[in-house]
Amino acid sequence: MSLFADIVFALPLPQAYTYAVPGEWTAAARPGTRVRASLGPKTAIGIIVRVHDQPPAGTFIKPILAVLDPEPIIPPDILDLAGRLSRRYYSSWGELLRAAVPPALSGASSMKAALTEAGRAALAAGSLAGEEAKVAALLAEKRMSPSYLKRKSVVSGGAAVLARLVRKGLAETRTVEKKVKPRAAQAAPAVAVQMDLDFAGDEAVARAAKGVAVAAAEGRFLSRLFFGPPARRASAYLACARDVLLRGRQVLFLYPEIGMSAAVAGAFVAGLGERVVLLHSRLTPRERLLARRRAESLESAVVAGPRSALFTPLPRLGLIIVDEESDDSYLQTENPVYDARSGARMRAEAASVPLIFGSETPTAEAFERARRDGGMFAMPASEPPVQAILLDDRTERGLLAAPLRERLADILAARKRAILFALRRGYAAFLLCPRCGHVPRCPRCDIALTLHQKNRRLACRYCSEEQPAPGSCPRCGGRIWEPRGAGVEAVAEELQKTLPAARIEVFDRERVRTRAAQAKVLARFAGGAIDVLVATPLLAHQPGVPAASLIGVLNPEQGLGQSDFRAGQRTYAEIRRFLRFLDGSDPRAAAVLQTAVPDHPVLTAAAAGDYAKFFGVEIEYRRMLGYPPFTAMAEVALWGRDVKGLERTAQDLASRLRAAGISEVLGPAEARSGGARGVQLVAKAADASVLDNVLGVVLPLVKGRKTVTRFD
DNA sequence: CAGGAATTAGCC
DNA sequence: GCTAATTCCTGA
Repeated sequence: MSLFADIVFALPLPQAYTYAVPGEWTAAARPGTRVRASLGPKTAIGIIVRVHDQPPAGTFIKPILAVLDPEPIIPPDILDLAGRLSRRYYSSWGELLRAAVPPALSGASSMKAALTEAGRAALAAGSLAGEEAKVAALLAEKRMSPSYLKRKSVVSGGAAVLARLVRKGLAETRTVEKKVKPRAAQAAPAVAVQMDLDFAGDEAVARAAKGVAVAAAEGRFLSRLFFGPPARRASAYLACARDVLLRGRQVLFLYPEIGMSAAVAGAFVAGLGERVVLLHSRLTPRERLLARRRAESLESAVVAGPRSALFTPLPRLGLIIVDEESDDSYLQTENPVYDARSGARMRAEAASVPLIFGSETPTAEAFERARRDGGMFAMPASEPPVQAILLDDRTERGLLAAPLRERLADILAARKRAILFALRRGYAAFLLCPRCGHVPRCPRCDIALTLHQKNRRLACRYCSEEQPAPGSCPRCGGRIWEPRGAGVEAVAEELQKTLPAARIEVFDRERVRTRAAQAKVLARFAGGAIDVLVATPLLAHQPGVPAASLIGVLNPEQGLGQSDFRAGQRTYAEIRRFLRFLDGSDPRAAAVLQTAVPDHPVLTAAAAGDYAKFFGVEIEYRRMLGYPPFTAMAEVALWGRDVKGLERTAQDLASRLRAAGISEVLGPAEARSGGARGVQLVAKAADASVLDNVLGVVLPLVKGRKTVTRFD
């Protein structure tokens, strides 16, 4: 009987390929082992995902060249998890596995170029032209890959020049296969479980923890939402985790990339000490590998990390916790697209372990689900939520409303700290006519043109459109312009004018680039060397931000304007996150939301910290417009240069989707991501399986580069 | 209409 | 991702 293996590669390929397994490899070829196989004109390293005896019809079958590991490097559950995620998010199984096991799949063969004898002679004789001479000189030093050559050489078309040299017989290329180290055998250190922690939790925490502990002990999937402030969640997590650890099982704890949750992770470290393995993003690849091995081998441990920690192999997994469930960083939006929250659910279900989502500002999807299936555990804060004052700035001149300026002056007089949050970087203001409401827009892209204060010009963020800022409103002739939606630089500049003595610092990615610089600014702010920080949301993701006596949020309604059904969600969560920095110990501390839409329900709810009110509004909006969780939804973006052609393709895709039974297809609309242009469709269906079945059939029929993001 | 640059299809 | 095939583009 002949054997076949389905293999995936860390490339954007839509499916696995089937190879023949030669007799000598039949014992070694197991799912989860790496293999070298020929792929097109070269060889690549892939991972076996299935071994079977059904010869595929029609295609020519190549054999596996070698099995590289004596033992699988990826356990079956992780292999399967990546497979299921790749199917749900239409991303490559192999690319997901590379995200899961970074070093394993990166080594393949590489091409190296070098000069031939003739090439050396020609170079020495000086008979080569400008570009060719430059490239040849580089190659004379050592062999290098074409991409390295391209980076190193100042020549624009480095690859083309190399190709020319090869054709003339002056250079040659050869493929060098990278060596792959087989995985070293690991000894599992036997550590006695010795845990005597005291968690004098309160009633709500104890009740929440108990249900989880029972399910964990019975080996049963269960989904819970711990709805409450960080400190309460942390003690509930600890109570659950302790129980699981005492049974000699492992806990997977996911937290957002950076920031607030560090405090919760810190509580774990403080409470559980060396049983906590932190897989944070600053580890070097080798450190990460070692941390993973340690996590895998510890009999009982908490493994804490961001999104990618979802894939940590844990043979004795007993509980999964996803903290700050509403954080965007759980959704990886570039290839391979996947959502670690869905992934956590898949993994918990497959492993039959409880799953806890935790947040003070949960997504409407999670809240609705928990409400429906009784998984909700509310842990109200012991203190009432921070209340923010809503300031209407429609009649204000300038960027800062007068009452906010006055408060800032008071704060400075009292020698206290203040933080102002603005959503944009740099200057980035747009112009608004206060008389008729006209906003100058890009004639091509229809987005508000950005005002550049320095030269008083208007420019488009997307295209090259640029024009002088008009002196009067082209629509109504009004003479006065109001700059609106200003970036942090503009805010800081204006503030400095009104409060000349204030020590103001801008905190955004442009001004404060490195982590060290960020920490330095925060230390100065904490030490009293800075009075006011004018910051983008970047600040809210930093560890070690000191509390301030005044928190001002400038025009958060800009976030509501995004064409994204989760804009309200994100805005609510973001505002509440900003308000966490308010110094509760200062009786005169105040928070202010300055906005042009002071009656907007998302803003009034956020100002009051009233999640129930926010949820009521949000879920109704989702219901009315047919967004998740009431429908399953997918965004399909097609990318390319020829927008007209893409539009035709999108129309074709839309009609195919409709023909296949998708009732609601929106678009095509323009899509942009950085410099790339494209068109985008939104498909919605009442039933997730209908949507997935149709997409599975229709998407492969559409050619070209595309990204699919799936929501439900 | 050559010849090269740019884009795209296929990889089992 | 890389390569080969293809289309696109430039310049006579």
